[in-house]
Amino acid sequence: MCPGSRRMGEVIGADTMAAMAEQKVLIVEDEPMVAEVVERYLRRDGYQVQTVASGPAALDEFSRFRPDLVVLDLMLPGLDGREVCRRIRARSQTPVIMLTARSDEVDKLVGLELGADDYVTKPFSPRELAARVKAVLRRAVDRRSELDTEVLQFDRLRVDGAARSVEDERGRVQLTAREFDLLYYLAGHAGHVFTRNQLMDAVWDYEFAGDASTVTVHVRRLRAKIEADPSRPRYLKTVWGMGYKFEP
Amino acid sequence: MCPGSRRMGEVIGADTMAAMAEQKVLIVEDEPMVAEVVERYLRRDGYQVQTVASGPAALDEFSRFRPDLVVLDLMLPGLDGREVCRRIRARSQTPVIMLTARSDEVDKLVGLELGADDYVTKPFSPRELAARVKAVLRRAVDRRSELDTEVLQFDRLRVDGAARSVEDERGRVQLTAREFDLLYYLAGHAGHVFTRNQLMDAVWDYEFAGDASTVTVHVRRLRAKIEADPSRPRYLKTVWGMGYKFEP
DNA sequence: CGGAGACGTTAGCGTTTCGTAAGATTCGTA
DNA sequence: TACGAATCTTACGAAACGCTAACGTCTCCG
Repeated sequence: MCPGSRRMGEVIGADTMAAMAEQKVLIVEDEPMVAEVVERYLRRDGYQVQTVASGPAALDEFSRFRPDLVVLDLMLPGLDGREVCRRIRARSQTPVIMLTARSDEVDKLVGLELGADDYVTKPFSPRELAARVKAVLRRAVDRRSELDTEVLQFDRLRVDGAARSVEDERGRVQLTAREFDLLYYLAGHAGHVFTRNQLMDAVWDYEFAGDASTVTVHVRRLRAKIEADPSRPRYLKTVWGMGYKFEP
Repeated sequence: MCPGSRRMGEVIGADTMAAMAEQKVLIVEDEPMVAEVVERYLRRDGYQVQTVASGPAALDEFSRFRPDLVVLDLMLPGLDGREVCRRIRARSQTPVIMLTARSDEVDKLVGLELGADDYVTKPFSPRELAARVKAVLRRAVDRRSELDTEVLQFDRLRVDGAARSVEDERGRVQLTAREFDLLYYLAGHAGHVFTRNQLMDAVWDYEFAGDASTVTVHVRRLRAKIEADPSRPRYLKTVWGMGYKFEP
């Protein structure tokens, strides 16, 4: 199927991040139905979620909760969403996704002008919103990558999450985006055995519906690049009947 | 992970899928045209498909057919899709994909509230639905297997569920996937006696219909690997006339 | 517009693993 | 001890599994 658009420099899936440190999302939405569904959906994706129903409450909760991302309804009682966005932006870089009623293009533009990272028009599917949240957070993670990523080192193999670079006893190894993501995930959970499907969930896009053999091939390509003898891997071990693991 | 569960003489849809265990999908759709197209597509992808046209029939068939996933039309005669979803969820974790007519967002939201794993709006492309089915099933299967993974230790024997590795006083022991599953199960219920049939139910695929001597052979292979003196086992004890137990 | 690189897919091939059956051995009991 | 039943042991063919080397599509960039 369609492999899903992957931007260069993206780190790893939300599920992945959730395993490392739970990311926090603040929802600002006055319609209880919508708020509740979105909340549940994001929870299921592994985020820690907080919901408020008004502008002032949003600002309070923002200070207290320190979310990694804000989902913000444009139409709010008390304080307009625009204003909330502006104020959030005044004090932090935290990404904001705007919810706008009906595809009113003017609102869209204004929202962006305010510094929103993305916006979703009502009616929207929670699924789409979740995808946006994931994507925006990825980009945000990239931006302050030096804070959130780590450098993994095993023997002579060095995997630098911030620089997205890998080094070998023979020097720098050039990996593609997906190769890096895969290696970073495996190395970040060294010793743990994953099935191909689990790896697809962790490294590939949410909607990806491809075959598990895709993983096989990527592991092979990785081995070709980082293993001295790819047919007798030192790091990327096959676990027969299960999948793969990274041997520390 | 699935031994002899392939039924002879059965026509396998796509040769690609021939290697996979056949998964079951229940379609609940009252429009015959739609139902037929979806059915054909999913069959081609190697799924075993059952179709029903009403809510009550869906619940009956759900109990009988035990699908791995349900594709559920929101608009149904007799019993609303919402209610069907709710009842399915009340008794199992089986993933549900909702089909909603036209992007009626309220329905979407309500569908999610009910615990649907995904939904597709009509008109949809059968290919897309098939992709969603695949993706949802993948995640569902993973969730099941990723659950309880702990490290078990008895004397000098160490069984690590995450790494799927076993260590001995003599060092690392190399087990096959099935050997590990068997050991992990027995050790995880140390002291408890299981018949061969119980072990087959627990460790093998539920459709597996082989004879119990398979277990005997696997226990033997395990003993050969983890016991100092396989003929006088320290851990894997035979309980005459009953089966086996793991001695803590 | 054309070439390169990244990615997913596919098919063929070699290897590992598994289930089975059949004969040997051990156990419980008379 | 002797006998039947349960368990153990062994070997082998088939199936499952992973590896590999293509190929096709898409995107990016000159």
